[in-house]
Parts: sequence; C-alpha cells; structure tokens
Amino acid sequence: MAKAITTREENYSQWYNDIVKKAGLADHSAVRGCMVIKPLGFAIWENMKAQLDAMFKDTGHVNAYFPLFIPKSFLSKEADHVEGFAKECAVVTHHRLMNNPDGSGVVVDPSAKLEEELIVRPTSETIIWNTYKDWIQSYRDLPLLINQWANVVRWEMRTRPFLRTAEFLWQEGHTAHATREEAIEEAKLIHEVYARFAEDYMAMPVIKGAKSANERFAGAEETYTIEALMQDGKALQAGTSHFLGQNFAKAFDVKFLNENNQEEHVWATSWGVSTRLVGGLVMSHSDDDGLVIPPRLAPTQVVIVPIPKPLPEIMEKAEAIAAALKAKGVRVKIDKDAKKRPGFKFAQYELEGVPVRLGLGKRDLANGTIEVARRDTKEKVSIDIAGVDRYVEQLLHDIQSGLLQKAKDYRTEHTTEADNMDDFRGTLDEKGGFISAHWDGTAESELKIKEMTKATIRCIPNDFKEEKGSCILSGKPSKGRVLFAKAY
RNA sequence: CGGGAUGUAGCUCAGUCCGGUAGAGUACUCGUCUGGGGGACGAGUGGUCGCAGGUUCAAAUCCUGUCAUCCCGACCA
Repeated sequence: MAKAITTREENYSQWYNDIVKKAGLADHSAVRGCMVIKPLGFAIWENMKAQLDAMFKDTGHVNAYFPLFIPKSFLSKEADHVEGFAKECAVVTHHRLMNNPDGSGVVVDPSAKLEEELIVRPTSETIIWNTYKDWIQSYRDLPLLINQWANVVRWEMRTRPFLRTAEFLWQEGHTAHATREEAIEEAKLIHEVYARFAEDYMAMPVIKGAKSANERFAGAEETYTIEALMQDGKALQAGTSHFLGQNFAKAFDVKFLNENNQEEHVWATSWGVSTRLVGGLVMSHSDDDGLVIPPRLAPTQVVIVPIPKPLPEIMEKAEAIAAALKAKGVRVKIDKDAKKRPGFKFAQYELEGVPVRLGLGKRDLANGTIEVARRDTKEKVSIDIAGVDRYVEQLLHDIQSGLLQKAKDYRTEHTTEADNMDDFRGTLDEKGGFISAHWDGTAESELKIKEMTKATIRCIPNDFKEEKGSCILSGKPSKGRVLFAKAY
C-alpha cells in the first residue's frame, strides 16, 4: 500500500506537511493562512494546555479573559510595540452587512462604519494594561498575576500549519509588580516553567537564553527564550517571556502608591507559548513512518489491537488488560473495529504516533503472551501477559526519556563552534544546527551576518561563559559566544 | 508582497496544446473467500472539472478576473 509520507531526506517541508495532514493533526481551511485543528491535533494541544495551566496555577497565577477586539488607538500608545505589530493586524471597520442591491449576495453596509476601528488582537498587552490601570492603585494590589488562554491573529505573509498561522491559539500571561527586580524574577520564573515543560513533557530539549536587541519582543526590555533544534537543523523559538520594564505602565499610566505613599509606575512582564509547540513536537520526534508523540502528551498512550479481529475471547482479555492499565493511570484504547485488518491498523497507529501498541491474538491467548510494540524504536517483544500492566507502565517512562535523550544527542551533534565566517558558513551549509560563535554585541554585526547567511542569533545562552575572543564578522573583541542558527 | 507551479471523484492523478455530453488507480458500499504488518475476487456508489464572468452552436479544454495551495525569496513567533 502506498506509504503516503514524503521522507525527510527527500523534502523536509513536504514531510512535515504530510505528517500534519496524514496523521490528522490539521487541515487547511477556506480562509487563507488559517487551519482547522482536527481532533488528534487538538487533543495534543489540550494535553499541553492542561499541564501548562497546572504549572501556572502552581506558581500563583490565575486565569481571566480579555476581549478579542482592541480599539485602534490603544495600539499606538507604545511606540516600539505598534511598530512591531502594525504591519500584520486585521482591522474591523464595519459592523453590519446588507443584501447587495443587485441580488448577488451580501455586501458591507457602508452606513455601518465604526466610529473607531477595532483591531483583532495580535497580542493583548494594550487592552490588558488599559484595564490594569483601573485595577491597580496600591502596592497592596501587587503583584497581579494573570494569564489568559486565547486566540490571536497576525496577518502573516507566509504560513505553515502550527508553525505559523494567521490565527493561532496560545496563552499569554500579563503580570504587574512593584519592583523591577520582582518583575525580572517573574519573567525568569516563567522562562524556567517553559523549559521544564518542554523537556519533561514534550521531550524537547531547549536552550535557555536571552534575545539580542534585534530579536526582542516589541516593547520589551528583555526577552527570555527557549530555543529548540528541529531535525532539519533549524531552530524553533518555542516560548518567550518578556520583562517589559515600565514601558506599558507609562504608556497606559498605570501607577501605584508604594509603602512610603509615593506614586510609581508598575513593572510588567508578559509571556506566551502557542500552538506552534505542536509543530515543534512533530519536528522533534516524528519519523518517515509518521507521528511520534511522547507518552506524557499522547492522547492515546496504548492501543490494544485484537488479532485477527475482535473475537469475544480476545476482547474479554483485552478489556481486562485495559482495566489494569487504566488503574495505573494509562490512557488506553481498545480497537474494536472488525472491518479493518490488523496490518492496516498497525500502520495507522504508527502514523498517528501512539507510543505503545499491544497485539493480542488467538496464539497469544494460547501461550499466555502479548506482543508489545513501541513506536519510537519500532521494537517488538512478546511478553508474559500477567505482568503487562507493569511492563507497559515502565515502557512509557522509557519511551519518554528515550525521546528526550535522542533529541539531546541530536542537538549535541549539531552544536558547533565557529571562529571565523568561513567555518560559520561551512557548518551552516553542511550540517546546520546551532553555531556557537563570538559576536561583538552590536546590532550592525548581527544584521550583517543575517544578511550574509540567513542565520540569526537565537539567544545569548544563560550558561554564557566569559571567554575572550573576537567577533567572527567584525573581528572586534567579544566577551563570549552566542548561539546562531537558521530559524523557523 | 515579488518569482515559479498547481487546482478534475474522499485521496493521487490522466484528459487541456488541437473545444464536441467525465476517465484511471485508490478509497468507500455490498457479497464471498480470508485473517499475526497496509488482503483477493466480483458487483456497485461517487465529480455543476476551485469560483465568477466572457468567447462559441458547443468550454475541464480558449480569454479575463478572482480565491486557495505548494516551492523559492522578502517579512515575522
């Protein structure tokens, strides 16, 4: 049967598109740049969301919801911010349709023009800070630690499912603090939460670091980022946490009285991760046979396939095994479809990335065994049916840690030091990945390198070591190495 | 937003150059035989040819516009 997925070697982009489509993560929609997230893709996002939400709550945050629409005037209040987003905003200009007089359908009613146009949020800093102004008077109102789960719209020129879509789902945290130090601590705390989530749940190793001025969020004083490396050697910015200083507090006049009865502007952070993480998950682990989902985020962790079909005696045993697994907290599904053949199902579950498949047949019943197949390595073993629940529980842990280790090894192999432009370019062309190189700290050098090689500074790593050297471009003195890569 | 390509059955595509009432494979439905890695045979269902105009006795085919997708750039998470 046609194995419909393009191989990674053949065409990495096409491979990614094939996985998204064939595994049933998402479909294109009738609207340019927007996707329909299908049940499997959405279930993965729901699992991510549930875990992140718990982690935010654990660190003292609460959820709220702010409007989709932002008055146009709000967006222009913070100069850097508006410059960053103005080019990609959807604008609502009217509020009514009418029948076209020529009978050809509906048209915008010109008499229903809005007094003030509304922007569909590309991010919510402005409307949130406009609101916080009313919520904050005293240091006793601080810190204010709020998150929202929402959709946002950025009118992108070129889109790709999950990685960059015109509309996407995300969470955006917006916090207000009494001091600069506390706000920076908050931004770092969330940075840490993101990194932990990526590694512990997505099995996606990330480099923690700070963005250069060029790559920083519009309106931020400092942007902390987690950067992951995809299988094609390109980096993916997977989550950012911003220290906003007093920029938004000043723009929206958010002040509080401190303990000494003095008025001060509050200090702010914002932070977000999006459905882009689903794309990162795909590109971190999946292979030419389809999706590979780490167990902790897999909607179905174990599937039991009766062989050759769901006969009563097989199903009885399957139900018992499923019950034992459920008792251990495993998300298990029994395939009860009598029409499809086992071979077809095997291929299908591999395509959909189910971490563990149990094959239970008549022969197994006779022998008291069951076949266990793991998705990540494609290994199959036949084990004693009696201990299958404990075996599978352990196997899920092994798969989770195995995926992380494999991704770490890949990253280690694809992180290279370069000390001059020739090496830099050579490495970039031949194997890609992260390149650790000296940089003089100027925006000019950074932009020039980008122009010459398409590689950007992904981050100034947290584990930045003081090391004397000279910038690979300008030759000027550098205090240490930063990480470059081509990025999504 | 520029350059290139493509839209015909759920999917992959032929037919378009040279206009004449819509094709294949696969999937799907039913039946029989099957059954430990994408089954075999037989019989069926399924398409206003992306959309809107135009030319013509006649348009999947020619012309104009438009929408969408893919690849390559520029821009960005």
